[in-house]
Amino acid sequence: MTLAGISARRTSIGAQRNPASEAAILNAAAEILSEVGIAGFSIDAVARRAHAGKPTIYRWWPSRAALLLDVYHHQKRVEPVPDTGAIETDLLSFVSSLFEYWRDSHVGAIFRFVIAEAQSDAATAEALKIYMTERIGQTAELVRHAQARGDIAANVDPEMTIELLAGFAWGRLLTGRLEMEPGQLDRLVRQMCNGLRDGACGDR
Amino acid sequence: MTLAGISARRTSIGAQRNPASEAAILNAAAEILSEVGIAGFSIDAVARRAHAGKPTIYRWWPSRAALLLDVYHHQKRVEPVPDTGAIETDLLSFVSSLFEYWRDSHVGAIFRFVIAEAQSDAATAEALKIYMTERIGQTAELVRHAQARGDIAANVDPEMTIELLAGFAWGRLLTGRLEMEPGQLDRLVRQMCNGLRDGACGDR
Amino acid sequence: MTLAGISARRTSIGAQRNPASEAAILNAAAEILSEVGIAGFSIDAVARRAHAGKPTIYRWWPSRAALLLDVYHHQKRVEPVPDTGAIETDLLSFVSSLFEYWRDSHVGAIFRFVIAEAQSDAATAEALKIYMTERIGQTAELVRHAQARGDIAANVDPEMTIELLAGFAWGRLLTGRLEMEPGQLDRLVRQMCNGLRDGACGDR
Amino acid sequence: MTLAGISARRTSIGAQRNPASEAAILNAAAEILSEVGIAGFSIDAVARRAHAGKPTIYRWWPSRAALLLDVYHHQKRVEPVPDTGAIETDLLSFVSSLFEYWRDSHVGAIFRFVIAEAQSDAATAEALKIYMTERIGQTAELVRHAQARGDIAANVDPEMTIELLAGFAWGRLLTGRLEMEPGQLDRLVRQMCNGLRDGACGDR
DNA sequence: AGATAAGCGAGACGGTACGTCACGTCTTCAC
DNA sequence: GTGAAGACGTGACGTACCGTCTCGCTTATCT
Repeated sequence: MTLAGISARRTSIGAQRNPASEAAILNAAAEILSEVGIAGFSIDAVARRAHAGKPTIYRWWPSRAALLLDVYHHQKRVEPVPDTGAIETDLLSFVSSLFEYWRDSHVGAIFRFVIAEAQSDAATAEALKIYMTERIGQTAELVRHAQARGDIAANVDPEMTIELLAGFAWGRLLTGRLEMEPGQLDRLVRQMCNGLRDGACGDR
Repeated sequence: MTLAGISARRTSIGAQRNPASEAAILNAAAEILSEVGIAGFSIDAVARRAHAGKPTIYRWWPSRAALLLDVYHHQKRVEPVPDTGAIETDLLSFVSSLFEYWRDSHVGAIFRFVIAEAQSDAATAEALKIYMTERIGQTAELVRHAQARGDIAANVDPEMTIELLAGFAWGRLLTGRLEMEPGQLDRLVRQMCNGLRDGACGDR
Repeated sequence: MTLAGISARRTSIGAQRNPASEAAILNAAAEILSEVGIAGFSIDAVARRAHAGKPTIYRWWPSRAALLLDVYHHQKRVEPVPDTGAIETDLLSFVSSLFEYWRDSHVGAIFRFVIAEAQSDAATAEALKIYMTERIGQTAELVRHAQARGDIAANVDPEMTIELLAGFAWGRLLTGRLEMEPGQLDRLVRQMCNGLRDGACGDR
Repeated sequence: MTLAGISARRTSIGAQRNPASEAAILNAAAEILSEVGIAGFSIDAVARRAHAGKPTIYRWWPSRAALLLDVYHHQKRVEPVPDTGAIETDLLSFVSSLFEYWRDSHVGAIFRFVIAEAQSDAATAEALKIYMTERIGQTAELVRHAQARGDIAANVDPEMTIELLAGFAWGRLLTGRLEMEPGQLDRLVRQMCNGLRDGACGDR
């Protein structure tokens, strides 16, 4: 079902941004991304589908990448930092809900396109860098809690720990390998916690 | 210095691929990538710079992505799997030489573009997936050696271990954060080996 | 003198056809035809010379042939049907002014190209057919006037009479033989009027 | 049925022109013209269909136009100059057999393309001019015979008379109007013979 | 209340790149 | 040396989008 192509003609509501137009544009953009992918995501296509003028789009989003990022931000849900009381389950909860989220919503696909766009568009690159840093900083809280509990060593770098796990997830997203055998993520997380030498990492 | 725009006119050398043209095209493509980036990387631009015809390019490379991948393959150096006798130094050698390589050559930039292209082009996606799987499989040998030595636990998953590290590197590459403080990679690798709980990971 | 390459940048004047662009394109097309001929007449060349975008040309002229016909229509002058009171002088006036017009303007050359194009392009063929039928119908008025005056027989077919003369002119145009000795056209017309048997056709 | 694409590989028969290749090329060219028309008539297409190398074609025919003319010459039949004893029936025989010939064989279509090609190719133009002059000169013999018989006036220009009729035929060929009502050609010829003033031209 | 200002849709504009086709030339290799 | 084969550089084809523009309009806000 499409909400973008509302037949009623939208027009100016005075010297201010028309929320109906904004919504129509974001809807159209999201629909195109989920139906056709990034290849069909052009300003022309969005304007056509949203029954919007191209200048209206360029007025509010300076570039294709800006619109893409905005679509991403409207779609994404803020994932709460897990706090189960144990570092293993916290990390597992984080990474498995990330996989599940990317797999089951369109957000994973959009995020791929944002990453791709960031490789050639400086503004997107900057936005992505900031977003990623923030997100890692938030999630690293999980590690700091564990350190505060005395659960893990104090000299562990919380950000690096999260980034290791997040990087793994990015790699899987970008190569289309989000499907994993059950228990695989679990083993990976326990391996991270216990280290490679600890024989206890694989059995329970 | 440009090698692509050799003034001598290249022509057919019979019913066979002209290596001079192939070289000129790959050179031109690599130059454009390093000078302008992926945004300026068009078949038209490559043909212009290489003094080659567009049909010549399309004859041998079916798409922009195929040419991009070929440029990447011609540029990259085959990194030997390190074998220092200790898992920490092997892993560190692997990841730090990867960072250094990406940082100091144009290959990192090209690889970014390949990853970006793979997000919208199915053929590139498939090629990237295969490449990554192979590369991880090769490097995982390092982990298997350590297991054979009895250095690390037998139930450690070699591929996952490498993928964890490689994913971290991808994340850094894709967000333009290849510069790292000295010792940071070292600490990360020791943390992986010893686990989060082991207080020995941060000091030496 | 070239009018096509006006340096001032033309741009959109709203959601409507820009007459300046149209004029520049038609000028450029006519110039190319008269300077280089049909061989150099490409949409690319016209766009280049007119400083216009190719899509602008294709927006208004669906094909090379359509543009060609439009150039022809803009160049040609509407020849009034002669009415001197005598059939001989009327016919002579018609055919000699046709020869003169084709010889002294670029229109003859353009018309040759239109005819050539019509042999392989259906749209041009249809347009040419319609144009020729109309033009013959108009000029045939000359014959009908003579019939009304009782100057010539009532059972003469006006259209066929004009078509006979026009076909002769086409043949000369298409074989580059528009130059004729003085009096030759005159003799031809009198021969048509008086018939082959009448000895009076050749002397005066 | 195609004769052009003979599967047996033709090869050199020494330092001389291979007649099998020549025939295959002419066949292929004629087939393409009759099946697709001039638009699909390219050296590439002919070479493909004839299983011939492009250089083989260029070796023997310097241009597309030359090949076209050669095809035409191989296809056309030499029409004998009619001699029925009366100028009306001679002229009618000439023009009606011309119409019939163009209508019922592929030669009319090929001739259209030759005329079209002659508008942009100088060599074809020259060849066409010579051919037309010769052909008209031959056919004018018909008029000279009538003059020798005392059938028509001595000051009638034989070539112009034929050219008038031939030009009419060209016009019909080039505008795709070879179909005529019965009796129409007959009336036209009688009108030419008797002149416009003679009321006897239309009835018999 | 009327003027002003800005947003709206629409779509044309000059461009650039796309991927394909044909051009006419060239070289190789089999015969 | 002729033949098929096919690659070569060139350049036109017709299409899609780019980002900018002007248009005619609608409506809120400010005199």
